Amino acid sequence: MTPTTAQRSYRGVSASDRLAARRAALLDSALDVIGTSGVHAVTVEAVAAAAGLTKRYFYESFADRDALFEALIDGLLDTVRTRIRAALDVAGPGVEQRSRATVEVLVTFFEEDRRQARLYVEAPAHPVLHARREAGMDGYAELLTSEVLGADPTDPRVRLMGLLVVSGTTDALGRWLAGDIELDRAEVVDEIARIGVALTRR
Amino acid sequence: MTPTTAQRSYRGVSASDRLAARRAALLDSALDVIGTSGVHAVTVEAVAAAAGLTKRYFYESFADRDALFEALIDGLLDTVRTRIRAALDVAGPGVEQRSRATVEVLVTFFEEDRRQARLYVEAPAHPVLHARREAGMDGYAELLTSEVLGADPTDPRVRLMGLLVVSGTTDALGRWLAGDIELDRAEVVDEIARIGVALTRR
DNA sequence: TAGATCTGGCACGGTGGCGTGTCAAGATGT
DNA sequence: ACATCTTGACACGCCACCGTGCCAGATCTA
Repeated sequence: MTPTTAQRSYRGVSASDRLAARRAALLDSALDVIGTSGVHAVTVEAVAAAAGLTKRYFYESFADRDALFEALIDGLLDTVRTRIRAALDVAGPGVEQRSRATVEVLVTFFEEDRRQARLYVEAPAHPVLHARREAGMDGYAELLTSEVLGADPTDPRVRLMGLLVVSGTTDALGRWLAGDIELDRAEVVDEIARIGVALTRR
Repeated sequence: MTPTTAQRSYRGVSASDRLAARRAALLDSALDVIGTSGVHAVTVEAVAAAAGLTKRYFYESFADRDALFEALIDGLLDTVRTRIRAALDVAGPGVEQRSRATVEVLVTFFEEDRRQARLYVEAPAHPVLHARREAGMDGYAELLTSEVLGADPTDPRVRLMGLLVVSGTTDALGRWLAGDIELDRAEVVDEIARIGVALTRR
């Protein structure tokens, strides 16, 4: 185990730092490719080339294409989850405030990084991405129903509603980002947050 | 144009009937492949083999793989739209009744033919399917908001809501069909219809 | 029965991506 | 300066699928 060969620093950077930098560059370039040409264009060579590297280094950081996809989607889901949690920590107790805070996070995140938005939208295209996305949505649905709407997330009916809203929201947001809906940012946040609130009244 | 060579009947079937039968068999087999192995497994040879034909006949009916996908998704979208329209024609005037009637159609259709459900769920995997699915959702959103909820489908806010509900509903239904939600059929219809109703109250 | 059509099967050549392997040239440090 | 590590580049075999082309045999019509 551990390098059987010696490790040197190169251009003043240690071996592990270089590796980490390459891995980061690959991840970032993969997002660039997705943003520019879509998930289907994510090939080993395309990503490596975009990162200014060669295939050799791709396989240094990832076992295969699926491993890259896993890292990408996990990163996205984790970031969003973390940000939502943080926003809810400082948000007031009212359903409306909490609903709005949650939607704000989503809109901001996807608006800031369209590449990730496209990754999310096109996730169903790839089995690995699809599976992780579904698992992620389960998590968001639970978060939404329990922490925002104040419902019981173990109730199957609540779960169904949560999944419907989460999936619908992200899809609708995707359409908005694509310019298919003529609303400004504030109106979108407002409208989606309102939907969340409306559903808590049975 | 038109066949420069003569056409014969074969095994008692006219040339055009044979061609139509082969085309139908290809479409049906394509759905079988989707139901069994998913959209990604839809290759020219796989579909032709499943239909008991060879590639030769695939290209007789479809210019390429994309043409097959177009025919499949258009068939699905048209069928559902037609059925929803028919159900709304006989449904009462109340929002609740109309909402329920619409959801009934969706649940019945996808329950009856899981192959089509899978086609719909996995549609984002392929550019052609993805584009048609989006266009179809626009249509359903308009249908839903105007004919069921009695709202103005040209209002961008209404459009956003419509898209959110349509997309959320079909996604959630997909999860239910996959066995991920522990509700029986009646409960699912009930819950989704209720969501539609809840959203009409601003 | 002869001649034409129809059918299934198969063999190509082309494309595109995967994952591995090899190599020479540059950088390092001793 | 010299062995060793590091890097980029590229070549290779492999596989899957595409779309086309060709053929021998079955089936029809006259």
